[in-house]
Amino acid sequence: MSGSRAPKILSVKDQIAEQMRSDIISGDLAPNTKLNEKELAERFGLSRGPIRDVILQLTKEGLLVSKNNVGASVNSVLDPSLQKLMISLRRNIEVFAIEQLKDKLTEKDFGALEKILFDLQSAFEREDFTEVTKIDISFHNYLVHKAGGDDLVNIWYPFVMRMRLNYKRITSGVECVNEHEAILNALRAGDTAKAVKGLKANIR
Amino acid sequence: MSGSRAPKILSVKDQIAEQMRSDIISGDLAPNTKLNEKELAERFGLSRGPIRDVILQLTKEGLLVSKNNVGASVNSVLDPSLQKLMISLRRNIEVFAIEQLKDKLTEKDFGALEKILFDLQSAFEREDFTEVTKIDISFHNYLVHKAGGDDLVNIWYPFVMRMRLNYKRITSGVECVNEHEAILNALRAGDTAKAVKGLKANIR
DNA sequence: ATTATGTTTTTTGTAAACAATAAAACATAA
DNA sequence: TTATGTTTTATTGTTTACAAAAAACATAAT
Repeated sequence: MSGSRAPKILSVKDQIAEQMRSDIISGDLAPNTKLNEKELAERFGLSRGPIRDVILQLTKEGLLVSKNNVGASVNSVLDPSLQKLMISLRRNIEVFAIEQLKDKLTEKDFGALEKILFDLQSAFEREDFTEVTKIDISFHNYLVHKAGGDDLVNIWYPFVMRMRLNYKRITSGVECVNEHEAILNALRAGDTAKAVKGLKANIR
Repeated sequence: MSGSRAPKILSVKDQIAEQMRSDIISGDLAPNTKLNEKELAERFGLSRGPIRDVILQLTKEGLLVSKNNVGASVNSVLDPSLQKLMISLRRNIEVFAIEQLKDKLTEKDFGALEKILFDLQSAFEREDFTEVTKIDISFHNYLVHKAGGDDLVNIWYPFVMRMRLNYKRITSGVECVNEHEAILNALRAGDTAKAVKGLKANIR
C-alpha cells in the first residue's frame, strides 16, 4: 500500500455543490438571493442538468429553498428557537459519535485529525476563512463518519450547514484551533467526558 | 373565502417521490434493491430527468444510497445504536414542537388533527397499512410544521423515513389510534407534560 | 391615476439524443 | 481451472431542444 493517502475524487456535481456551499456560507450569495439556472450553468461551464441536481441537493441540505416553477433561492437564517434546537441536536449527534469512538480510534486516526488541525492553523494564518470553515467541518466530519459512516454523516450534515448559515461572524483564530486541540487531546487520553465537554464548548 | 379547503396540488416529482417512498416502506422495494432509471421512467411514463431528481431527493432523505456512475439502491436498515440515536433525535424534535405549540393550537388545528385520526382509524379498518403509515406520519407532520414550518419539517422528515425503513411490521391497530388520541387529548387540555409523555410512548 | 386584462419575454420543467463510464460476457494464457 | 485481458453491453452522466409556467411589460377601461 502506498504511503500517501489516495486523493479524494469528487464528481463534477460534488465540486459545484462545494463551491456553492462556500458562496452561500461566505455570504457571497446573500439570503433570499434568487438563483438562475442558466447563469449558474454558464458560470460553471456546464449545462442546466447537473446544476439542477446540485440545486436539489443543496435544497435538501437546507441551504436553498425551492418553489415549483419558480426556482431556488438562498435560505434565510433560522429563528432563534430553531437555531437553539439545531445546536442541541447537533451536539447530541457528535456526543454520540464520541461515545461510540471510545477505544476505537487508531494511531492513524489521530494522525489524520492532527493533520486537519495543522491545516486549520495554516488556513487561519493565511486568513482564508472560507477554508477555515471547511476544515473545521472536516474535523467534526471525520469523527462523525468514523462513528456512524455515511448514514450518520448524512443526517448530521444538514445541521452543520444550517448552523453555518446563521453565523455571519468568524470565531477568533487561536480560540478555534485550541478548542479542537482540546477535543483531540481528550480523545487521545481516552477521556470521553472531557472530550464531550470540549465538544459542547465548541458547538454553539 | 370558500368553505372547502384548497386541495393540495402536488408536482409530478412529488407524487413520484411519494409513490417510491411507499414502495420502499411497504417493502415492495427491498433493501439493497438496485434501481434502474430507465425502468422507473417507463413505469411512471416520464423521461429519466424527473426520475433522477426524485432519486436524488430520496437519497438525501436516506431512503436510497447512490454511487457515482453506478446508480442508486434501497438503503439497508440502520444498526441498532444508530437507530436508537435516531429515535432520540426525533423525540427531541417533536417534544420541541409540542412545547412551542403550548397555547398556540386553535380550534381549527384540533379539528384537522381529529380528522387525521378519523382517517387513521378508517385506514386501519380497510387494512390499508401503507395508508396507515402515511396518515400516522401526517399527524406528526402537522404538529412539527405548525411549530417550525418547512424548516423544521425538512430536518425532521429524514428521521421519520429512516426509522420507518427499520420497521418491517405495523404496530397493532387500536394501539396506534389510541396513542395518537392520547396525545391529542393532552394537547387539547393544554397539558404539555402529558402530551410529551404520550409522544415518547408513541415514538419508538 | 389605477386597476384589469392581454401579450411578450424570461425561466423553469420535461423529453430525447449523445457521450462516458462501469459492469458483464467472453476469450486467452498460465 | 484460475487469472488476466479484451470486447461487448448496459447504465449512468451530460447536453440540447422543446413545452409549460411565471414574470414583466404594455395596453385599455374605469
